[in-house]
Amino acid sequence: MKNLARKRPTINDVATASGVSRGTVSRVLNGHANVSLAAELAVRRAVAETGYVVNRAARSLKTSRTGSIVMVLSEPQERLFEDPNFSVLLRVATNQLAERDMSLVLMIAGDRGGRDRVARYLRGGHADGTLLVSTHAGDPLLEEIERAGVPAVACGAVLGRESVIPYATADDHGGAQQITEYLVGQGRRRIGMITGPLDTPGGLLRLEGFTSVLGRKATKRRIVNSDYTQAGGEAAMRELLDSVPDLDAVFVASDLMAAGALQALHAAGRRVPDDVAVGGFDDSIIATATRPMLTTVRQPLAKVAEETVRLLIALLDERDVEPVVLSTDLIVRDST
Amino acid sequence: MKNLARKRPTINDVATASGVSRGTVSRVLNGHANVSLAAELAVRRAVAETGYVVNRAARSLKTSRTGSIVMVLSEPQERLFEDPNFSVLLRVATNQLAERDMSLVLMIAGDRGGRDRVARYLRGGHADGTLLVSTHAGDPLLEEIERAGVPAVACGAVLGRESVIPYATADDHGGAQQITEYLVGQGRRRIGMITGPLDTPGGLLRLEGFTSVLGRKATKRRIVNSDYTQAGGEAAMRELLDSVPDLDAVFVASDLMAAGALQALHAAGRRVPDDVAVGGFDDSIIATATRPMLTTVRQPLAKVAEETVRLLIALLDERDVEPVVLSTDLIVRDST
DNA sequence: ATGAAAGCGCTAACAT
DNA sequence: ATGTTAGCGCTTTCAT
Repeated sequence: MKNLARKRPTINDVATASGVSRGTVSRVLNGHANVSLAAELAVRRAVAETGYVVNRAARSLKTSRTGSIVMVLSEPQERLFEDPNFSVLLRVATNQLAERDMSLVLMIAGDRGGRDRVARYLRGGHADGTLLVSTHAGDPLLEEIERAGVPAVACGAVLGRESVIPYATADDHGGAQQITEYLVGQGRRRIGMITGPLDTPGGLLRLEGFTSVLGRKATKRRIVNSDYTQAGGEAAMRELLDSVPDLDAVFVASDLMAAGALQALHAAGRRVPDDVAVGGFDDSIIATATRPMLTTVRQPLAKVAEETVRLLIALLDERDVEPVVLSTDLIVRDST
Repeated sequence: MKNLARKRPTINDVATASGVSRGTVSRVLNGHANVSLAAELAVRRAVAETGYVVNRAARSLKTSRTGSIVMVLSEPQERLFEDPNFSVLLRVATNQLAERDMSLVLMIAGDRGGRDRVARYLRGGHADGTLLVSTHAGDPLLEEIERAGVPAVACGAVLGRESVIPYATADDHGGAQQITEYLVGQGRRRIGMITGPLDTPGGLLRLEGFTSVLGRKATKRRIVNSDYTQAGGEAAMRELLDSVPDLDAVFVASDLMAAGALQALHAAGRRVPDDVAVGGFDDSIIATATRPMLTTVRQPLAKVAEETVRLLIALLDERDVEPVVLSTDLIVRDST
């Protein structure tokens, strides 16, 4: 009874065990037509008995399909990972792909080295598709991906490439309008905004949504750009209070930054929402950890991730795809 | 000039271009000895010129090594993904592996189906190693992994398997002692605790650290088990206030639960830290989003992840490994 | 130090 | 409907 760790069964073992040829086993495994019921049954039984699992390397060598897709993060690392939303993408994408028996490889292309690795990986044909997360318009990675000829979709639009790279996204513009209108409706008159980086869709589109509601009342002085971090939000809030002391509301483009803004307001002795109303964006886990809890815009992130994967799979199947924009919900809590 | 998307160069192309045989190219690529300088140079140049990238599937077919490792999440999905700490693991592990030109595949084994998929994946030989995250002692997955014969390490100890599965972890016990001693040193006398699930190391060991400091003063009434969620922390805090109304401090086993506890205390009209001091654990992104900001125990998570990967690589190289326990830091903020 | 050649496990084209 | 076979790109043994 030695040699317990016996060799992995191959398709040949299954063929022998089921009394048919390798070819037929393969046909059964891949769901091809033209297989008799008897053969199919025999094969299925043999697979179960032998504990056969397909060798993907061999399959891939033959078909040049890998069964895995890469999620590429092109964010300067920390920022994205600080973002609690990111986990949702990861979870949903993993599960969606798993259902199709595909696997998710994670790669970080934050710097030159990372980008090169991704490029080499793709050019090596190690993945069937690419799922871009928070990729910027000018990112050199985009060219590499194009050159590699691997289908790509983006979770959130890639600014400037909307017509080239299919994407699914929450309606940033609409969501920003929603909460801005709400603030106006509450009687707020001097409303400021803290934006994300303007080379990201969330940075740009939320700002545009904001200004589309306020028109000329959205003045430059009332708008401060920041960077999606809590510290950035805090600094931006201080700046805003400085330049617009009579501010009575602020729309902050992410919950994390809004948490920073709350700290700054508290430090400045402003009461929220009495003196200043604060609106966030994301409805992330942060939103209920602050005091007061944040009124915010909920992104249907799980759905966004789901749709992104759906797009990618459609692309792999060579079906036509259209961008998907999903609407957001206003979640009213205590900060407004 | 048609056919732009020309075929990927293979090792044969490199051989032709450099005027040596396939075998020699392979030897150069894999850093074997017995290669003349001239040959090496010629091959390197040909690789650069042709843009050759190794076909992993072919290599894997031959060597039965895959160059990828799986990170298996065996948490009932949401809980872990809610945890901002998790992102750190992912980032560090991805980068560490990338340096060795290995890639990280993410799999979720939260339910039966997920476990089966992981098992099949491993039995199929699709990964060289396994990186376990938040795996419980009784998890049937453990057997599957053992059966698959794939090396495994854990990020955080697997309770009950400490001697079988190598791990790297923060010093949960010591960290809990640190903050408990601190609370005592601040003159707090009636200290309660909200724990994580007791089948997790963080749940159990932090509780043990707590009781090791308080001795018999750590009574059952003052200890409430919870589940690492914010809502859970809030409920636990209410319970605690109910049964121990004169509580003057509470150690909460995670920042996220502590955020919930703060809400409950606020709702109950207790001032923090004046009436009740609150200590957290993790120093996650939540810790500075709350008001007051949390005094907490910082886990060197990046380091933990790094060490976990190091252990796994050592294991793959068939070197001996020892568990790694990394010490924590007390971060004093405003909640105590 | 290098070349030649076998073969890893699979799929798909071809033959029947 | 099924069997036979070539070959995907690589590593490695065996010769030399």
